Amino acid sequence: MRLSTKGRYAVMAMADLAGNATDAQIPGDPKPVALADIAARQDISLSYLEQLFAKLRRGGLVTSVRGPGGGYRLSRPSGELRIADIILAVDEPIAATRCKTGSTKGCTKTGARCVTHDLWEELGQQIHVFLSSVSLADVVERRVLGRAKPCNDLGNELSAEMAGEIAAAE
Amino acid sequence: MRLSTKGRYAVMAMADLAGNATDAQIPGDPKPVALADIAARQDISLSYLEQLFAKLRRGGLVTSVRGPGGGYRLSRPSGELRIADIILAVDEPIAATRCKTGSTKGCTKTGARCVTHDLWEELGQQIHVFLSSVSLADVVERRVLGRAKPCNDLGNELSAEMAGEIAAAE
DNA sequence: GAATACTTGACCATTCTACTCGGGAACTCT
DNA sequence: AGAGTTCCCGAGTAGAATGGTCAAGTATTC
Repeated sequence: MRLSTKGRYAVMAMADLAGNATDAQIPGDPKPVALADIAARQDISLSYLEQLFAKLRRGGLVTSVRGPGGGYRLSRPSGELRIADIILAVDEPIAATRCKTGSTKGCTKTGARCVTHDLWEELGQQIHVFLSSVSLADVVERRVLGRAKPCNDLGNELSAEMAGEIAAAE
Repeated sequence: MRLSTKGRYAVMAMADLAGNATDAQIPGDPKPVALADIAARQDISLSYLEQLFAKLRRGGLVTSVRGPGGGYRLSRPSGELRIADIILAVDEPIAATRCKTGSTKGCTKTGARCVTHDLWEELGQQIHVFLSSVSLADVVERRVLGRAKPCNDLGNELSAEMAGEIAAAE
């Protein structure tokens, strides 16, 4: 999973859309949100937003309405839209520097799987699981803080001293 | 926390160093590993490795020995070196596109904290906690797989159906 | 003192980001 | 009908970051 500012902008815009929709639950919601409004509120260039929303629309996350009074609407209620989906829609999955994505293709020149392969694979999983556990509604309602937990049910060598360091870091 | 290929290369090199050291536990270990060897094994350019190890040395993760037979040595046993430390040493913490890093400085033009601020903060924490729970020894001994767990002890709206989707994804 | 190996700094090609621009197509009003 | 509003799409682009190379050192050992 790629993590760039493009993805961040997309989530910002989607959060804005979710927060400023009159009521996304009703299918015949009469008021889509115009990109120009989002651009003004979030201070993102309109043309750039258009690019992002083109991808979001292709990804089935939003629907569009053209003409005066038109704009964008969430395809589903915000509680059902996961952050991971938004980021995957706009950030095409990068080939993670050797280690061909996904499969167990060789990453060293000898064709073997490199030592760190599992680590990046696992980190990607970790990020994906986290971002899949957060919905757009969670972000809008600011119910995100405090979710990061060590959660090592299998043997971790995190001593008490080290855990303290982590808490103090940054 | 930044996640670039630079960090990946650094972890690869450190794993190589840990795996090819005669015995890093003994203080007076007579055989440091030369960068040229690591470069050959990992297929990374020597000059690039030099840059990485300069930062790793400044970060106190490795010690260097000059002259013939010289090279680099882990500063501590590999079980005590966390992956997070390696990445932090080589990848200077980026300013996360508005949202000034760390503090609660305003990220919108009005100076308020943006809606998505908490999300990125929390994601950063999640990544940091994960990478801090993995030691260099874990990577070398390939004891990494299966650590990514949903771990949502507080209310998550992940339905059974969605959890299935996640498992199937990618 | 010669060989080895780390140290430093300048430099460079390529890629990515975050846009802009220009035109077009659908739609709704008057 | 036509004018204005909005989405749609493709090409282009300045600037920064990535991932390196190259050259000239300095320290250490044999």
